Amino acid sequence: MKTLSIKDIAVQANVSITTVSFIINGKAKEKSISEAVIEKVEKIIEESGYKPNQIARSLRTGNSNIIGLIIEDISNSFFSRIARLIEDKAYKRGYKIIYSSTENSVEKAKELINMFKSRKVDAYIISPIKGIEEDINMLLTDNKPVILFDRNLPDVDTNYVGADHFNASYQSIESFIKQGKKNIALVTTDIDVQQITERYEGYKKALEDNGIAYSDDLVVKVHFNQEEAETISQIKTLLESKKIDAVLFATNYLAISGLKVLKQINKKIGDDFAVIAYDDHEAFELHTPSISTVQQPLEEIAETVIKLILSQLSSKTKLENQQVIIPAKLIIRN
Amino acid sequence: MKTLSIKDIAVQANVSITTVSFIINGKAKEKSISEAVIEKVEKIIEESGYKPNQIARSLRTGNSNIIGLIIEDISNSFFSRIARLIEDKAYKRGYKIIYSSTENSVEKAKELINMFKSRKVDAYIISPIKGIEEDINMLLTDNKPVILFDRNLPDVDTNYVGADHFNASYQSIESFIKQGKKNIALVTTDIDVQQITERYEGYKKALEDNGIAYSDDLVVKVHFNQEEAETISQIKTLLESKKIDAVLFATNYLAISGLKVLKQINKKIGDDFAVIAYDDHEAFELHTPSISTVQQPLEEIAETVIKLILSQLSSKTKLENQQVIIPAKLIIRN
DNA sequence: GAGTTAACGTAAAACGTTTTACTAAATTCA
DNA sequence: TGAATTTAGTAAAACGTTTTACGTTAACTC
Repeated sequence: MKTLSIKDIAVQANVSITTVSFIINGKAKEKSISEAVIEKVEKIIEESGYKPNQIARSLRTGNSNIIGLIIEDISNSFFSRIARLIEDKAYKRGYKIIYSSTENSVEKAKELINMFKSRKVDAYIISPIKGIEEDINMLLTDNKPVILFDRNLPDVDTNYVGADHFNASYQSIESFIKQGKKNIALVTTDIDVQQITERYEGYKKALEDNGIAYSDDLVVKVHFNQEEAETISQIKTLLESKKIDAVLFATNYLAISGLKVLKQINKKIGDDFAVIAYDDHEAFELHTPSISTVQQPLEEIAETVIKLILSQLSSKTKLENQQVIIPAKLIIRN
Repeated sequence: MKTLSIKDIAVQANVSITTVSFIINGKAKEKSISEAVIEKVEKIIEESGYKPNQIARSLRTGNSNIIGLIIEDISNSFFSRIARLIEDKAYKRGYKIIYSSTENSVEKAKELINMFKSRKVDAYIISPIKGIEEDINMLLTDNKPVILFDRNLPDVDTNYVGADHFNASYQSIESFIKQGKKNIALVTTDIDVQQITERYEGYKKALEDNGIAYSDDLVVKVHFNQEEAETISQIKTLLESKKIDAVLFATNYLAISGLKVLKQINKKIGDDFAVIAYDDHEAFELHTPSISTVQQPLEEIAETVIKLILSQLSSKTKLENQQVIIPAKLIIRN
């Protein structure tokens, strides 16, 4: 069964292809097509189930109603939840999302950008990594809207939406200090992205402002792509060897590894040992005792990202770039 | 900066568009293009960074090197993990994935199929819901490869890959019985999809085979799209009112709600109360005590799905449909 | 040295739309 | 009434590829 084309509709309705096209695209009035013809054509379209070929459409118009979403890893719950929200909101506005994961590989990220480019996606939502600045700048000179989220790139002049990582981290540490903690550790990763460094800076600043000396010994930076076993052993070394009374985990998967360590070495969270995890996770509320956490405002981030995209897509002129920093929320559980 | 087209390359190389196209598509030898020309053209392509317009390509060839993935909800960790695996494997074979979530809505599922159709995706991977049988059958008459996974549709004659839900459920219940449990509850959902009914059937059969009477009182079917609060209250009613010594949760999110209930009512998992959750989740290993679980073979499912797709895409003739059932693994933790 | 074949390549149609520029008839205007 | 305008619609180019069918030469065969 050959799929229908606009031509088939035109022939059946005994009008020109142009007329059908105008009707499909809601330009019938403006192009003064008579009510009678409009109805006839619409009826035929309805009955035949004709759907325009989007590929042909894209080729002609140069756009696709598709937004490309590039994230680190869809199986990470932070990203999958935000992807779902973005997808949802975009969908309601008539846009579809194509997503792909970079796995923190510069090459894969570049390839993805190229793929999206040759598919003529209308706009890009990217949680970026260092090393793709040039590629992003090319998109910008192409006049494609680009929204970075979660992480910013200093050398790229575009829109950014993210949580206030510095303050969230700062407040977490302050809350430890208010509880009387003195030996506060940080477990973070060595990927060189802004949101991670901000969390680190917040940690340092909070210590400093409260007159506690910073010590390299209390900070573990696990290597990004390593096996979990390795991460666990690093964290174990930290927790076993030092007289630590509080730990901030800079990502949720680090916290999960950390909790596994605590279980192994049978160290209990309680009055003399506190934990906060960055990025919430279902496991944290359920844990006994419940784990305090920094919740990123997923809903607001998704909403802001989509709003920025849409305003750019609908505006003829280049809009001013925006940097939207949304406060994160420290949830103290116990 | 206008993006380059094949024509620009042809002009620069002083050859015809056809020649450039042959070279790009590796048909140069076959079409007897001289080595000198090949080299010249390739050099120009390399230096200019020219990338073929995939849209034009798709329009002409009718395919896209894109596989459509339709799942229930990307933010559910079962789906996001499998999506990641499928994406990965497809990517290595030169295919891209477009995914979208149906949220268990028949309309949205139909819309997605239509969208994918008008984007000319080469093949479909679908975790289906009842009500889209016809739409899928249309794809099949269009000769598009369709692989169902996780859930099967009895009225659709195509490929299916999934875990052995019946046996997994059966074994779970048997393991309870071996531990001496007598009052075994099942918490499941009311969506009418095969894998859920199979889990239910496995539960019933295991009881029967072991001479335990089935009782409707011990089965809770929560309504699919309801608020979690409602689910929690239903489960609470079950666990508080009955003398239950074991529970099988038919999905991981039900188990998570269940664990919240246990925490609330302060019921402990231990010698006289056992729990098994279907589909693993990070929270389960971490939980105190750890939660036993039925692990679906994600890796094998993803691999099988991709293999089936690729063999269909590369075969000229219609292949025999395959139903691949992969055993799930019961992980007893404590 | 005429006929074949191989080597090297190209022109042009086709994919299914959108959109620009146009026409013919009907209506309005002064 | 004749010119101007409006109404109702269309022909054809363009988007960037792939692919079919077709040229030229030059070399080979006998």
